[in-house]
Amino acid sequence: MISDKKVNIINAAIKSFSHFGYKATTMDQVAKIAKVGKGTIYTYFSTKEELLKVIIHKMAVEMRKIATEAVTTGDDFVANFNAVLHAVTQFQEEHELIIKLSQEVKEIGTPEVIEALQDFENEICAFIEMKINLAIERGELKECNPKITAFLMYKMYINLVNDWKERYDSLDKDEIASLINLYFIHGIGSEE
Amino acid sequence: MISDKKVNIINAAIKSFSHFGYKATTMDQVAKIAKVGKGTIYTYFSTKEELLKVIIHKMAVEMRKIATEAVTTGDDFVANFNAVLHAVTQFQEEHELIIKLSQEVKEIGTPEVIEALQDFENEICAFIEMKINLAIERGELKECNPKITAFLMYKMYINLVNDWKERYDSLDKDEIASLINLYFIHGIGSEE
DNA sequence: CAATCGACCAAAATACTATTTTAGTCATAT
DNA sequence: ATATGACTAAAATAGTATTTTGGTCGATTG
Repeated sequence: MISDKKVNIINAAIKSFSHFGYKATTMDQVAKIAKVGKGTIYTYFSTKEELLKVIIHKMAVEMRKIATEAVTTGDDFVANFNAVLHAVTQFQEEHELIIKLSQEVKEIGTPEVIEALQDFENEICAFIEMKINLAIERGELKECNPKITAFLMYKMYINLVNDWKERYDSLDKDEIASLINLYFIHGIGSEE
Repeated sequence: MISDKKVNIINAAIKSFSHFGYKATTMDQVAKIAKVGKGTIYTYFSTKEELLKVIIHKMAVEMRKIATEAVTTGDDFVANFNAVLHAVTQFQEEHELIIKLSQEVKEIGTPEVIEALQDFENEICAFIEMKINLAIERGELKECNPKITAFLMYKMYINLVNDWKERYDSLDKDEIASLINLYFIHGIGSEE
């Protein structure tokens, strides 16, 4: 059974990281929000960095869970791909933390945060890669390098969610899903 | 006729920016490489930033020229798309400057460089957008939002050239061209 | 006299120091 | 046995002195 205090600490840290970023969050702050003594945090997490990594990892696990649940056995890759995209784009709060941390990386380049987000990317890409491999075996996708494909899918998602909105208006969830579907699965070459 | 000295200054600046980056390049340095007095630079360019912008703009113009020349009238979008990609990926020296400046943005975020690279991206994307529009009119591409499509094509290229190599081995020019062709034009959904 | 130059200057960047903040510890309290 | 918060060493920040550098302009030259 997971300690009540540990859960409080994690939630407090998520709240503070999302709000102020990693660097600007102090352990005193986290202790205060979690309503525990600062020392207590260190009985569960050895460093501030570990606290961040645990949170990011939990987030990746949860995304994987959400994605896995969105998959309908029997449906093909494309249908499931859209279902997963739709499910994943729902989780606004999870996204807030990731977006805040991404901003921090861009603005001040905190090394611990760079590493944590890299881990997150790797976990997500590994999951996509696995699904792509299965789909290729089943003949639902063309032969292609699964690692590169997973990487580009993830990046296209990020490009659409984070980078496009900096230039023009931000796109809504369904638009993003349908764009990835158009470009990635079907391609824009006219069929003959 | 363009002054000899102006050309020297531009070439000196390209060399120094590529080698040391924008911030670490001093105007004394540029003057020395160009073998002109520092004051002379200011008869051609009002500020260091303008010097950078002129160089970046020239580069965008040259890329557009290269791309335009690679296009064979009569060939369809896909064939020309590959020809352009191939031609563009040849220009190693031009790329070195852009890559160095991109690194500088990631590492120290020099505002003038952020802006200059943004301008470059906009010019390149505007060109791609125009070509996409033509191709859609001719029925060589499916209906799609040309601005988003151009943006994503450019980004995928950057993802492959810059970001992939940070994680794994860097890809060679032909690989990159064929990957973009695969994902973008054909898609990886299995044809039925 | 038109173009070039480089010593010069104000402003910005950097190095250095003093001060404050904070991650992490540990003796004490519950 | 656990939790705590005062404590400390190290890191971050603020403040200051020094150096560097973008940009000017009067002197120079062809």
